[in-house]
Amino acid sequence: MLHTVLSEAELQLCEAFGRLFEDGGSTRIAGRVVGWLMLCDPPHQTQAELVQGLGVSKASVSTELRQLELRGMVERITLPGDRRSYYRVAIDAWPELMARRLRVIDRCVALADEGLALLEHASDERRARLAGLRHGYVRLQAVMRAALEELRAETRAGRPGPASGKAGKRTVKASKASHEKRSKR
Amino acid sequence: MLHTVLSEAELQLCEAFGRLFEDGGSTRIAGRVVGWLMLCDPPHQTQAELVQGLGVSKASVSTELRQLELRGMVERITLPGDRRSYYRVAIDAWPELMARRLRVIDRCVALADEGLALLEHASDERRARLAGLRHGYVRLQAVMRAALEELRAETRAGRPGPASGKAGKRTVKASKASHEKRSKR
DNA sequence: CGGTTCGTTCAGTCAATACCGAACTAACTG
DNA sequence: CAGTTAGTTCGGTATTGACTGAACGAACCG
Repeated sequence: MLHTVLSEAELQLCEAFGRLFEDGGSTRIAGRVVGWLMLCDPPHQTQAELVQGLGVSKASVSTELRQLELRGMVERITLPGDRRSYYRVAIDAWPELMARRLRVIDRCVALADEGLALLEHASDERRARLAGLRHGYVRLQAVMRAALEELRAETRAGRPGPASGKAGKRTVKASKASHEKRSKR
Repeated sequence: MLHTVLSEAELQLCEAFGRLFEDGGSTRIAGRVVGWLMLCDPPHQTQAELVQGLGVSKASVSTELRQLELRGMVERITLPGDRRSYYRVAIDAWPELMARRLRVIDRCVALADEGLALLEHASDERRARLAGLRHGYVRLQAVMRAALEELRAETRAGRPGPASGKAGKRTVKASKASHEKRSKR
């Protein structure tokens, strides 16, 4: 056995991830990669394994992985004595993910504010429309900030790690399995 | 004065709405329409006014308005003795909007559940990844449900309306201004 | 009944971009 | 050094879908 193989059903789940990501404004392949990294065993995979397993091009995997790492959803790890990089779903992705969502909401609030500034001397009725919009977004902003704090606290608690905040790289157990030669092709 | 005209700055705000909607997976024109309806005076506008004001095609305005009405962001009203329909930003859009966001989150939770079902007999480590994903989404789901309830309560409170829940159509004050003949083209 | 206005629908155009193959760089191995 | 492997980048292709013009339908007006 040379590399992770997912069952038909698991691959279908990857596709579901793909569609979800697509709908969310990302790319299908990014979603498939995340899906794969959610299910695979071991949890860390090489680019080549993703290429093989998902049947997509090297180029796409490379690009999307970088994108995902940028967004904090995937992290790159290395193993001693291995030239390749391995990728796995980020352990502490949630706070970052939530923060990103929040930033969009912030933008909405800012937009409403800008509008209210423009209508400074306009009728109450006109201002009321924007004020209502703003109100809803502020509400959303508030609850999401709360959720973000909860998640941050949880992550800190669940991950005693070194004193330094970012909970440095954790040890990767040997897992020689994914460490083999592939002479074929 | 034949119809609403927005200032340069206000039009720029419409564009900002357009970009926001675009980024959010909707269309630029939908955003521009919402922006216009947020700022215009009177708050209700005909399709023709939107076409004129935004400089986009009749076809697009028709399509996007229907889309926006579908999503509950815009409502169509009619005036006595006027053949045209008027559109305005929906008064009670927020609960619906929030509910829609929630549905996306639900889908994510469902996806994680599906994965967990597939990995029923897999190692704890493999299940943990999906469980973590699920956990975050459930958290988000919870706070958003709370926010939704708050908003629902507010809307009910702020809008005494008829006993029937949905707070029926409210009176539209005469506003003859937007009611004139336009002989010109 | 023509003629005008309001609105929808559809087919076509155009721009954006997801994806890929191939060329390339860089690091390692013998 | 030549040869293999890992990964990035770039140019091209093909798909998608936003937007439009024009044709159409439907309701009103004389």
